[in-house]
Amino acid sequence: MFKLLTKQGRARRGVLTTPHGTVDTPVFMNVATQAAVKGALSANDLTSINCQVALANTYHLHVRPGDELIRALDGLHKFMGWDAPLLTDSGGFQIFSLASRRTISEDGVVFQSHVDGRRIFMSPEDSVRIQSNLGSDIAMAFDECIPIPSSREYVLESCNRTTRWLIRCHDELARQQESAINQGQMLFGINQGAVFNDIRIAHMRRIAELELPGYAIGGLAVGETATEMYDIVETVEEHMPQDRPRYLMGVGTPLNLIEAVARGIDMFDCVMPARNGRHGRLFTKWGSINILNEKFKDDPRPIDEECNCPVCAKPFARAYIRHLFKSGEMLAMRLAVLHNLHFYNDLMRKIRDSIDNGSFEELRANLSCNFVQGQV
RNA sequence: GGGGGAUUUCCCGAGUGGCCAAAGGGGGCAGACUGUAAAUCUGUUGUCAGUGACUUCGGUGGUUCGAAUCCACCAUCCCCCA
Repeated sequence: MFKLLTKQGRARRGVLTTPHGTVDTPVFMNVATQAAVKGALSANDLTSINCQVALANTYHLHVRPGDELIRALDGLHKFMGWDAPLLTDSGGFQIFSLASRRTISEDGVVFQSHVDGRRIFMSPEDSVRIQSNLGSDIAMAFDECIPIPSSREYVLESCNRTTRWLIRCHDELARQQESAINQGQMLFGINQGAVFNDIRIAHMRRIAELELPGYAIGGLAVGETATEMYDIVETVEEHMPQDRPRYLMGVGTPLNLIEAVARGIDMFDCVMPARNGRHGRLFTKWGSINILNEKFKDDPRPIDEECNCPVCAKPFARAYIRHLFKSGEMLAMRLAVLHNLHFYNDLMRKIRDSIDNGSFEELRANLSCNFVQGQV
């Protein structure tokens, strides 16, 4: 259930209620694909950096260790020690990211497992059944994340199939519900249409008819420019139900988040803070830095002097963190990811506060300026 | 004391007359990363002018049109025999 609290322009402030607690939106969801955040972060760490929602992946957990096993161990929440809201992505993104090892048909998708090469068939029903076994609070529809650019013909055909798949997901969830370990599990639909506005709109209108508890915009940040992405968000947003949360999948940079909130988006997820962190790029209020750069070798300052994350509050010096990276210490990645995820969660907190007190546009202007010009 | 083997650009290590400023790896420097097959990938790494020149392969001197590559001596290290 979603409750819209206030709006400033198109930016929305809301509360989403799930079986494992409420979520203040706009929110950034922290990606834990294989039931762990890469960079050696546990559920305890997520709590320490004020993460509200964790996100795990259907395809990956189905391949290993298997959703039946996780269900037998009382579900994913218990398995990974996360007692708060949990969203599972459907495997639809793997149709995109593992494009070279899958075949799509009306029935579903055959993946050649990236682990051992075995054949794995996943239908919309399979994806929902797996997500039901995992027991997440929000299950995502099994869609096809379409690459950009793609031909209009292909996008049309794919979107129509994604719509049929959505109905199959919806029906399957109803079948699973009575025996489910999470009876309150919600299904979110996903809008596709690549860069074709009319297809995006028609698709959004069609899936809105199902009156699902939430809707996502998918298939973005896959090759188009930021301007194109914002245009598509604006176009689709007009046709999304006002009283349901809107989730922009896989996005994005700090600037992307602010700009998407300004266009009415409530939920985000992105691997960027974790992956970039592991690779030494750290986010600060003034822009990002590459901690591997030689200029930081004797820098005694914390990553971000205004940050109060566990890493900056200690404080660990930039010189120390650079040393850890250079030495190949696992702690380097752990500290970097901890900081970056805190940065993202904290950015969203600031955004929420600003909408609450009517200063969102001010914050947007200030932060945008910093992120564009910033170099620490 | 005698015999054998080694010495290459920051490191390791290819290269045994021209196609060698010299493979490959490491390290260094920089860049990328957007519902995670990513602790990954890319570029660069003698100097200076930049379609060229110069210095470099333990040292010195030779042979040759031409040497990291062949010869002599010297230095250092390793192994074997005394």
